[in-house]
Amino acid sequence: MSDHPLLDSLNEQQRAAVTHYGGPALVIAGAGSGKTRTIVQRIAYLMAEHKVYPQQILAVTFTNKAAGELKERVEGLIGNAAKDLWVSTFHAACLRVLRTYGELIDLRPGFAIYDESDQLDLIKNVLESVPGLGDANPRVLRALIERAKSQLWSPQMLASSGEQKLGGTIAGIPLELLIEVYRRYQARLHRANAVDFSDILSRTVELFEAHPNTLDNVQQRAVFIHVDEYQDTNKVQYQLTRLLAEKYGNLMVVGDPDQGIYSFRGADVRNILDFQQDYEDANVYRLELNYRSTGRVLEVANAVILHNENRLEKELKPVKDTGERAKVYRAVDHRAEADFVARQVERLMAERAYGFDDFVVLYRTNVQSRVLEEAMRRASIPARIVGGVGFYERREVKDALSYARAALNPADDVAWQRILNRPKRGIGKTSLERLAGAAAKRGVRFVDALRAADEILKGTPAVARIANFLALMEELIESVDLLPAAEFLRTVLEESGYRKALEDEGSFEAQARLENLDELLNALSEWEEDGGGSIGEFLDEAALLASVDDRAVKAVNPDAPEQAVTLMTLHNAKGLEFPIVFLVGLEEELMPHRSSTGSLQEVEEERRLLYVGITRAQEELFFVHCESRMRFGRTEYTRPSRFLEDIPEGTLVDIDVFGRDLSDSGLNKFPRRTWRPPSIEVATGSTQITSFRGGEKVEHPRYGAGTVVGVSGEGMRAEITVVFDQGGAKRLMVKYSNLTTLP
DNA sequence: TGTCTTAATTCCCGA
DNA sequence: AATTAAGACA
Repeated sequence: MSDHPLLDSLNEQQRAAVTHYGGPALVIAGAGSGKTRTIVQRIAYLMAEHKVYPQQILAVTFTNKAAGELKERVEGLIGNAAKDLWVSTFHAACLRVLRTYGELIDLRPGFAIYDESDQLDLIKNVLESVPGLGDANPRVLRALIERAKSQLWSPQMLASSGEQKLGGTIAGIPLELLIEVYRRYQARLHRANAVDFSDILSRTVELFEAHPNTLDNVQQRAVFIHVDEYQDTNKVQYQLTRLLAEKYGNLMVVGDPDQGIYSFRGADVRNILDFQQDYEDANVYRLELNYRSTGRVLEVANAVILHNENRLEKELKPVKDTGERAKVYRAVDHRAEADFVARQVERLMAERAYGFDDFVVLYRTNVQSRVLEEAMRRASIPARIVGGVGFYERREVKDALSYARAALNPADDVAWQRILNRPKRGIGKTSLERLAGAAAKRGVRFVDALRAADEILKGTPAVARIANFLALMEELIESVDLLPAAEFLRTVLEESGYRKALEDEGSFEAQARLENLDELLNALSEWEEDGGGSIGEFLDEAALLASVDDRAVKAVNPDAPEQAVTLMTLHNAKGLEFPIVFLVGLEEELMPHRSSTGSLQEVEEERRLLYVGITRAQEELFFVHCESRMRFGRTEYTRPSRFLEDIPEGTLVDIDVFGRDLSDSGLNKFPRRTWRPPSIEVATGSTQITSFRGGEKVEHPRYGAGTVVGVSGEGMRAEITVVFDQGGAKRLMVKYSNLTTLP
């Protein structure tokens, strides 16, 4: 068994993992340790050596892109049989299950998938249609509902012990209101024959639990299961994995606790840390040899992550040569920062044989991308932004696709309301509100209210216009099943007058929208040529497209050259690698982000995010930060990120804009060790002002003594996070906290 | 109802 | 700075 040709090129640890056969296995795979390769070889080995059928193998990846690559690589090893593997994301896999068995849990054919903006529309709808529910911020409500759903908490469960479950922070929203909106939101989703993103997973769990035979069927297709990026799974994904693996127990999870960066959407590193308790007799394999990065890069990576207190000890060991030291550049402002990146790309390409696609610029927030893109354009460097406002979220694209949704699923209230007056047909806000109100009151679908419009809106001019609209929709409903996808959408744009309205407008913006619609039609045609399918299937795929997926990247920027510098967020960089990496915006308030400094856990997640960024680099690494930066149109002065202090002197070189070592030139180096725990000043009485600073000891009348670990906000809205000696961390409004400072 | 102007909000990460 | 919601008025 140990001399199979598939094993030849593997190191000892990889080989151990690859030859793991039955039972549960945990693979702790450091960045760049050949993780994907190990999964690929393992799948091939199962088939070649153990005669496992490809139809019995499931691999769950984080993005469609990763799934595609995995499948391709297995195909490269074992040929066409790989076509029968099931390689998919959690969401795509569950959607497939729901499309097959959904009717068992009351999901009718053609059910819709609601994205974030659909969710918000629905929540606003709920708030408006129920008088006296209050005017809470829909975005906050959505976030809280989302948080609950990612943990599989029903409204009922929140009602019984909500306060503890949400960790005491309900963001100024009464728990009762939250529960009521959540309940009504779920009811409306059900009536709309729709699921939101988290429902795709949680309703699959529901299906499996209520109808064990469906689980059994799926298990036959997943005798050997692999889950990649297991450190970023949430409760629902954990549960799904458990259910799927229950029967055969052949579960291999792969991940790296140091790269857990998705706790904001419910991911819980404990899933991977507790794997050995959950699955007794699990074999553990550790891949620590790093094939990706130079020694210098890894030195920085190891030094940074070492500062996290809550982690398994692990060190990346280089296989490559030492390489170049990482560089730091201090820019005057964000423009200078972007120009610096452009200069370095030019310099490195002139010095060595790099192509544009050897470079990536990583930032914490999407807004940072614009200045970078502009700088690249000025320097005539082709650049491609991955992520940001996705193609399928653009207004005109969503409008067009909403026609398809409405035709496929008459219950889809959000889609119907969206297209009712787009293009403008003289059915305004008032009519819409009266119709929606009537629908809510009668407990019927919005389309039913439309059909009863002559009664609801008696005597108004809207009645005739709605009749016309309904006639149009009848026609579209008939053709949606008859016409090919692209043909149908073209019909929509013509018959609805949507295209004409944009053409008549004639503005620059309308022109851009028309081009986007053409792009959508192109995408549809191309998809049909590739053997796509119905427009319903296209909608499914579009909904689940990750921003790094090739189709999404291409849709956003169809004429981007192949060779381009990549710009993306740190989150999107997970799993990728580039010879040259620029990490920009390394400032306090941005990295770590201002909203993630309230607790040690949050700061450590930010540090992991930086670690993910650093470990993307194969050869060279640049850290960049600014003295000032524009925010909300105002210039703010900044301080270097505290994370720069994690890196030992001597591993970094300060450079100027030309890439020259500042210590050679005798010019000033800037002080890196400038970060101090921030303080906060609060008026606690009419004249009295109290100041709190991170690290200070305080006392609370109820919770007792504790240590300040973070402050945020200012004035009346200032919040303070305190770790109490008894009872853990609490986030308090300073104004009401009655804290006193202890010596 | 629709359109134009002004005010408010956002800018954390994403399937 | 840029987008979106709200308000004034035809």
